[in-house]
Amino acid sequence: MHEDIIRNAGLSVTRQRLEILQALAGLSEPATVEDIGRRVDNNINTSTLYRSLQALVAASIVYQTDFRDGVAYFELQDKHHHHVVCTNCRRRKPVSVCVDSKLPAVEKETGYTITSHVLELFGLCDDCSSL
Amino acid sequence: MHEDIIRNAGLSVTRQRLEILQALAGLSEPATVEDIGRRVDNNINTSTLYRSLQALVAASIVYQTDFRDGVAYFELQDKHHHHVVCTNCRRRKPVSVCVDSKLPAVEKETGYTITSHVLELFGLCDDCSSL
DNA sequence: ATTATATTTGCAAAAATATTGCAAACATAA
DNA sequence: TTATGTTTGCAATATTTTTGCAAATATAAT
Repeated sequence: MHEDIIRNAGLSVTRQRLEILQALAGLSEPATVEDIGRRVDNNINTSTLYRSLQALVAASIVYQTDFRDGVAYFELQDKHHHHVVCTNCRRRKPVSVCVDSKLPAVEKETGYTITSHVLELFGLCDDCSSL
Repeated sequence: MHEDIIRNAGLSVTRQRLEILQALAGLSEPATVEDIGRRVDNNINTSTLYRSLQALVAASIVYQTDFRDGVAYFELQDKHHHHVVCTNCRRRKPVSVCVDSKLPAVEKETGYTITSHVLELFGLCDDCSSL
């Protein structure tokens, strides 16, 4: 349950954090802070959204990604997946690649304990490449 | 030469674009728009920096990445590489992983022509994980 | 339960980052 | 050289994110 997930990360369990996780659980694609604010049951202040998401990302509960459009996107870490993004029409498609299998080697190489990653691919979709 | 690279992408060759590429060529790590503005020989307006970088990224001459800190980072596509970023102290280390070998399969799977990607890993460095 | 302590929230303000319209300057092609 | 299209600088503005602080809430201790 979300409550346990938050608690186990050493964070306080608040209405706001629960609602953020619930909103993300209802989505199958990454959402912006604005999206999340709109989908949450009761209002949550923007500062709180930013601060909570930051804490949840730091705790590896929420996954944060970037589509090169100047806004941060968020998704539940559990459901996270990657995309190809058309640099012309901006349409996205989920892809099955991931880098998880390579992480143990990188941990050895660097001494870091890796908890998350960002991976997105960019190019032209079939429609836009034929223009 | 940078001039040819710009021309071959179908873009006009301007002092500003040349200077941006030259500034990036002198670096071995991704730089922010602000960094680039500071390192350029003659002044370049901020709008121009943003617009030029956008064009150069679209042309796959410049690589754009994201360290989850709310700023875009840029590097020459040729020199681009990935990192592990410590979520505690923010120290970065280059890593040798890449996803290039997986791209042909993704192109087949999605119909997209992939020209670029973002890949960064996050976790705790050895210092911060022992706290 | 109650209280003490620590953490989180909302607010308002502001900082930081990025975008826009438009005329002048510049680059390219004829 | 000239005509055409592209890019730049400027000033204004929009968007995204962060901050300090008091009140509210959550957790831990009694």
